[in-house]
Amino acid sequence: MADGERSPLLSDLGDGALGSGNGGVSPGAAPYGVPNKPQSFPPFPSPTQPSVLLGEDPPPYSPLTSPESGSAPVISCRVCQSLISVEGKIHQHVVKCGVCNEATLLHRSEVSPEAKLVVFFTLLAIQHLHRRADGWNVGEGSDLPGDLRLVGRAAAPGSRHPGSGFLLGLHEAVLFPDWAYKPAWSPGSRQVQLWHFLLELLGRGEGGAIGWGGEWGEFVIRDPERLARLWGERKGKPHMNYDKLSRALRYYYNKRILHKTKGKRFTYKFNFSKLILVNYPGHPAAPGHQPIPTPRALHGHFPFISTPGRPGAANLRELRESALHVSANGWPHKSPVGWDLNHISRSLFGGVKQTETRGEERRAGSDAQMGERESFFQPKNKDNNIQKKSADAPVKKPAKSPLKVQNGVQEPDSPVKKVAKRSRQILDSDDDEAPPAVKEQGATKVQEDKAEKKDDVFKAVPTPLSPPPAPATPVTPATPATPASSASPGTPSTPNSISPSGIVKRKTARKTFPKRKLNESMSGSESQKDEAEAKEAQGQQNKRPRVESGGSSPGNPGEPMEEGAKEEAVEKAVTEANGPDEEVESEKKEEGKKTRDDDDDEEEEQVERKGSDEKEKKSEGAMKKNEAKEKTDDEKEPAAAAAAKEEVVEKDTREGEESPKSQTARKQKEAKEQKDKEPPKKAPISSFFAPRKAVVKTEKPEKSEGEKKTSAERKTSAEDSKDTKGESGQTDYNPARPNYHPVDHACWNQGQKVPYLAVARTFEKIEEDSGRLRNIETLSNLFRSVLLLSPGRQLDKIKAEAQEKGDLGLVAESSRSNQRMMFQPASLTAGGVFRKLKEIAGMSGNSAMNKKIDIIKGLFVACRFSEARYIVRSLAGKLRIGLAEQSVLSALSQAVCLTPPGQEFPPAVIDAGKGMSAESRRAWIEEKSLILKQTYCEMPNYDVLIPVLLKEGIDELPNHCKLTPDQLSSAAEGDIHILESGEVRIFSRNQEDNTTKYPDIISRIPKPPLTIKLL
DNA sequence: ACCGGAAGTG
DNA sequence: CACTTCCGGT
Repeated sequence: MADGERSPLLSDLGDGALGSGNGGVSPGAAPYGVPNKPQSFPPFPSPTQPSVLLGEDPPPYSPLTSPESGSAPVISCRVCQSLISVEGKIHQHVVKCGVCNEATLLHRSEVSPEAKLVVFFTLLAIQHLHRRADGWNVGEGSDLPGDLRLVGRAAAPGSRHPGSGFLLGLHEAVLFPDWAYKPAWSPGSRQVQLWHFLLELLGRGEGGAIGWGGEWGEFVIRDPERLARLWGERKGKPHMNYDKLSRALRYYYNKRILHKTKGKRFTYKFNFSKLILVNYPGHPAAPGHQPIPTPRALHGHFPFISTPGRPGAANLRELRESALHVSANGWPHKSPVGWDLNHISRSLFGGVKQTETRGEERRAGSDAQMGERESFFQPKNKDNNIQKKSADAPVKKPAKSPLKVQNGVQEPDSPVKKVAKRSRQILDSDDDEAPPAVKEQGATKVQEDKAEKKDDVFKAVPTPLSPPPAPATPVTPATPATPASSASPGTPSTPNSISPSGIVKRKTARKTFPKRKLNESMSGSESQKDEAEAKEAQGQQNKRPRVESGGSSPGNPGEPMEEGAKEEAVEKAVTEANGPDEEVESEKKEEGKKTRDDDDDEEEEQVERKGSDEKEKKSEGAMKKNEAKEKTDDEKEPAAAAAAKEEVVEKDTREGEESPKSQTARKQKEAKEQKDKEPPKKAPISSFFAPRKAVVKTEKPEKSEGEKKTSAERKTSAEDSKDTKGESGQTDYNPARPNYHPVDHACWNQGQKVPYLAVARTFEKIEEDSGRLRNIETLSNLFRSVLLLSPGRQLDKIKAEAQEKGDLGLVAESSRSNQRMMFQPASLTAGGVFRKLKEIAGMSGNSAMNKKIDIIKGLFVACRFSEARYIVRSLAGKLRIGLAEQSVLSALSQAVCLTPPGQEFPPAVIDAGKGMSAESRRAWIEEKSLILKQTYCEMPNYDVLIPVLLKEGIDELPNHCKLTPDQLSSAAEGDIHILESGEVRIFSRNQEDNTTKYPDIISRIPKPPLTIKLL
């Protein structure tokens, strides 16, 4: 079978081209003269995996029969070679041969031919990039999946098999197994996929119809009609034409398999990293490991080029490892949203890692990996930044060639579209990074122009970034450059071609950046100082360099990217995550546009721009201010962050001059601070910010101070302060404080939306404290604030959030209500988060996963502090804050009791239980909460419950929320346990003790010990 | 050209 | 699902 074919071919290769095999590239040696880590270059002859060796190539159990099928339905017996169907057994490690009863390993079959092909092509691409003068081989010893072989300049194209030569544009040809070219797909197997077909043609050097372009993975359709014809033939679609084919190609955009090369007609570009990840099912599961749940589950980004060391083999190995990883700890959990977190984590943590950092969820362990990924992504981010910049500044230069950039920017009209595009861009960026060298100079320039602004904006934007993770990836800058440069020769004509200059630029950029990063990571004061110094050194133009660096970071592993990413992230977050919430809109409104409604979930680009511009201005203004006032301050990052920092510094060092506002604010804040800190706050704060982080210093002072300030500002100047709504102040929010005042102690103003951070903070508090009663109190405090400050239907959202189940569906239609707030912080609001979550939950279809990821990304990116943690948990369906439904109900009822809903704003009743004694108060609350709980049992739907609760009051609840038999069945499902003692307990499905809620049931329970399944 | 929505197909 | 078909829009 295939073996027969393959074997000869392979052996040929091995003998001939591969003869040198490993020898071609000495394992330890750095092929490019680049000092790389030995590890990156895996020892070729891997003792542990002899199966990889050439000779063994046709492993008995490798996917045979149908190379074209995704997962081989059949394998041949290791012993007797007879075919064994593995249908439905792919998760097994072995299958038993029906003929000889021998067991045959199944593992390798997990790697589909397509996957191999993709791997192969990826390697080619890598080779293309990293090619050396003398070429190098990835031979038998390499970590290729068994029968894969990559040979540098092997036999001439078409030597043995017509289609076995792969022209890279230079003189090198590569041979690979025939299955890669499978001309016709077996009947029963899956249909050919377009990208595969294209690859096939490309590999074959299909005369004229299609050919590789200059850039990495880029190809040009030279004869669209012919290509269409061929495709149509293959697919049995006689009416195929380029229009349709191109539509199919366009569908690949969302999958990130392809991109359009802008400006070049009929030119597209493969994203091999995506391809590989999507199609590489994973490493043969280690014994004991469960196979990846979803065969095609590996979305994510694989840092091919990020590795400083040897490209091919090392990367491949990495890839495998990563794949393995996934399969190994692949979380089987399915989130309520209907997808498993693997996807998210992979795509998100790769690209949005910064978010995580920011979110303070960083773990030491993941850092290393992250770092790599980060570097990988850097280039992309850049792109994004660029894009954004261009977007931000509607004005000028169209990004020269940034493919995607333009995509995103182009259409200013339909809001929806824009959003989609945007998200896509972002995503793309992640993916695109793969071709690291690709950055355009034009783009860089643009960046330069706008980078500054962006920076400002970015900083101005609310979220003070937590110090970036250690420069895990700032590794050897030289490495990337080398490959890139080498690669460039192949792509001279293309405008986008990886110009060496681009690389250079990056390099420089890096230089600048590292400092920054370091600084950031360093403790606040120190970092600030450093930064200041750096800036000073650079003079006022420092911005420029900075920009440049930021823009041209591809080569550099992490920093620029991070920055860029952050910026981008922030922006995106702001726009995307919040946009829907109208936060951005609110800004707009400020300017006079009042027509906007919540309908505009999808913010318009204009809005975005506007917002960003505004921010920019603001930030700039702030910056200037700072500079003028204090030199120390100037060093800081521009914008809001700067402001925050400034304050910090001031506080720390001196009480300098500040803007009147800030002064007052600060003072008040200080006063407040003291107050707050005295009892419980201080300790908590530290814990909040860095509950599990290593880097606390910077964050703490910065954030806390900044926040405080802002909050103070807010409070003092309350309504009037539209501009800087101190989002950072929210970090301060402490719903657990004693004597919580729902208005004064809230972190948002009346009429504003509930910032998600408040929710997150509440969760945080609750998580910190194990005391149930205290937790209930805390949660109820949040509710009270919501009740008073943010009428509408936000409460249920929060409530739903608080639910252990995290059932997003509960929130349902709730988010569509009044959104009349004028000024909102550009940060996540509870409503916004919920809307997003809901969106995710309700999403389905073609590119649903991608869209979901987009959304999550947006969310994450906008996350501040602990927000990310809870968003993740919400996604996962488990908040794990030690607060279950019952407690939520208690808190809700308590909140409603203490702070009756439906009051005018200056609320008359803030604490209805004020006069009561602690005892009676508690009894009273408990009584009420029982009502709620009981009602909830009958009507476990917050969408129904909450409105009634708000409207009619808790006492009326039972009268308005009747249960129907239908509901009963679903609502009250549970177990009744009768203990031997005769005690009866009733448990809900969640194993919560609902005993008290069913006195009637209990009274009817007979004696015998048993467990009855209730309806 | 190119984009992307909507609906249909096997 | 992975397109195919059609199409309105830029």
